[in-house]
Amino acid sequence: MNFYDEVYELCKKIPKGKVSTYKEIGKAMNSRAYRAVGQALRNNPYAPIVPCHRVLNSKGELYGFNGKMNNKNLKDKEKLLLKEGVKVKNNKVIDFEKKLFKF
DNA sequence: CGCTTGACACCGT
DNA sequence: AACGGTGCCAAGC
Repeated sequence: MNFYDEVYELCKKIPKGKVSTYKEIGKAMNSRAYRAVGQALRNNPYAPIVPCHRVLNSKGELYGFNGKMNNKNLKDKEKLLLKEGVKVKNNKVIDFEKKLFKF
């Protein structure tokens, strides 16, 4: 189990309708490598399996999903979030702290 | 082996 | 409140 896989496993554990943060994931694996977590998700070889769109920055914002990267799928991911019950407004999650999933 | 690069976070202006 | 510098850790080159 390398670092990346660890990240993916944790992401998969995030229940539907909940979100998490890079920091939490880092803490969950006894590390402060929240940056490396970002790299793992950015690669994301398990595209549909790993719900990388449920991982946000500490402010509860979609960082690099909808504005910076121009993947069309990412647009759908926001829709997917809404469908799961996570309200997204201007790339920010409403009631983020309430929906935050801790490991 | 060492320098650079990030889907970040924290703290000081 | 917004912005910028610094620290963090793993990967790539």
